[in-house]
Amino acid sequence: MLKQEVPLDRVFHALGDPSRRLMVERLSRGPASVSELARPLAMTLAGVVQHLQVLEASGLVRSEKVGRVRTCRIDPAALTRAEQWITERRSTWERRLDRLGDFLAEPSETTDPNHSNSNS
Amino acid sequence: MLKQEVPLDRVFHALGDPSRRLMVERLSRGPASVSELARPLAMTLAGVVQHLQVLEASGLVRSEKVGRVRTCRIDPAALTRAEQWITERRSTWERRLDRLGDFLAEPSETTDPNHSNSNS
DNA sequence: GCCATACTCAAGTACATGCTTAAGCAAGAG
DNA sequence: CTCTTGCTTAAGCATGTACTTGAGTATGGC
Repeated sequence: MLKQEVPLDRVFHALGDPSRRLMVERLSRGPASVSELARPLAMTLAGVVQHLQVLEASGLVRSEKVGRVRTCRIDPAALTRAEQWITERRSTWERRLDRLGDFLAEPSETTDPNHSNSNS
Repeated sequence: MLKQEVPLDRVFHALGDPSRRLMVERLSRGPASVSELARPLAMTLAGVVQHLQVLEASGLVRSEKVGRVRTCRIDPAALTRAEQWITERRSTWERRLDRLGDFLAEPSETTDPNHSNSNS
């Protein structure tokens, strides 16, 4: 198994730039060459290549060169890891709200350790 | 009107820093004061406050001050927007793979030597 | 009132980021 | 062969980021 495990830092950082997100959007519709990725971006090719390097370092994109053309494609694993991190935070938050809801629904009984329960 | 619509840029950028992700993780377990958020971070309070400002600007976190304590809590809407963006890219990519699978499963005429495929 | 707590703000600094230009090189069309 | 295409690399530069220190303010316990 090819375990890479690029830190989440790089993945989120890579997604934090609109040009790079556009590149990812394009690649999610299928592989593309570097100049194809560059076309919609108001930027020199050299600039695009630098964004591509960030995307590759994050694990979001892989590429290989055939002849003089470098073909890039998305690697969904990194995308999934980022998605999972978010999902986990959200579900932690939601579970907490559920427990809070239970608590509020109950006839008053406190979980505060500093508070002496006067009842019974 | 309460339309905020913070650009995704800020959300992903905010999540691209490990200290800020730690803060979000802590807040997903429930509200916290600034110094509570600061405790696990090897950094001055002032530094933490700056991270907090980034998180607030991204819409991921809201906070209000009562007395001398500022209490911070997560706002899951921004988290959801980021999650959605990722999910959309993944599903576009997956649909494409499905179509590609269908294409490859078909009895093909592309092996026919007379086959003419004009692609400009 | 006095003091510790809990921030808040401004300024400074080192390093990272997002571009650019300019030069170079290999692949492929004519 | 020449010329164009498709990158690739290095250098430079303006701006942004992630901190710091040092000062200040308001709150609340004693």
